[in-house]
Amino acid sequence: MTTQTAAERRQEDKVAFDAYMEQCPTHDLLGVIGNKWTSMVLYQLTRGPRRYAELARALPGVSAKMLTQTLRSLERDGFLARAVTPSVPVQVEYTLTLLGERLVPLLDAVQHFAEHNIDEIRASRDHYDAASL
Amino acid sequence: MTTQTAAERRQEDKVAFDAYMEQCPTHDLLGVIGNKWTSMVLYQLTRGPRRYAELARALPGVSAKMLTQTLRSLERDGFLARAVTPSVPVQVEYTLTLLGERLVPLLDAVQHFAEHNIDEIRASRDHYDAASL
DNA sequence: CCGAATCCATTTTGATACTG
DNA sequence: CAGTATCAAAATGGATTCGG
Repeated sequence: MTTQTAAERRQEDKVAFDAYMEQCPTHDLLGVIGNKWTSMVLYQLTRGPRRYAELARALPGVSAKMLTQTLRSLERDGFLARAVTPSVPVQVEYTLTLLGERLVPLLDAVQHFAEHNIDEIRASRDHYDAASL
Repeated sequence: MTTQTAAERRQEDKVAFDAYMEQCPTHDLLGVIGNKWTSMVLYQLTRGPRRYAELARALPGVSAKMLTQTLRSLERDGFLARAVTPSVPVQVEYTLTLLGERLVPLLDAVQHFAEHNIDEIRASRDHYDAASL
């Protein structure tokens, strides 16, 4: 055990680093808000509580499956709350929690940066793509 | 053409919304920084220029393919610059551009939020998972 | 040293049909 | 209305091999 090859040591480093990354809060959060529909759903909820069908109408691109999955994930993380009214038919309303409200300014900051720098980014992409002909 | 079914209208809405999302700067940026290795590479570069092998050593979990892919993508977007010194063997150094430097405070904000709220998020997850037994 | 190219596994996303 | 179930497709990530 005291003798290990360089390959073995690298393998151990990799495993250790993977473990570190999985418990890294920043990486965790980026994984959440980086999902395709998360920011869209959150944005809708900043404008007030929404029912399932309202969200589906506001986001015509999302399938029922992905909408449900996104909502469940955000509920699990504590960003929104799900309230069921047992009428017929049932009503389900989604609302931002306090934690969800605290996330909004951060998403605003992302939006602000994006809108102020997208032209430069797109110009860079065009330049890069043009150079590789 | 003046007559269309509800299904046809929904399909058009979906296509239009997809197009809108693809050109949405915020969604674009989230797609970039949400990638698995982007934030890690960027973080390394905030501490100064780094060579390819230095990055690979600092990030033991990344494969050569993904490191190259991440670097190329960030270069294309204009967040970092790639400088080749034609020695033997060649040296390649990656440095943050001004645009890249401007992105750093935003990533710091993400990190700040993540570290201050991760306990609450994890508690919510534990509670959610415990409830679904 | 710094990759490119290829092939394969995993994850994510979506279309469709069905249910209380 | 508010989902679930199933299947298929697409994007992403990674291991391996090879080259200037």
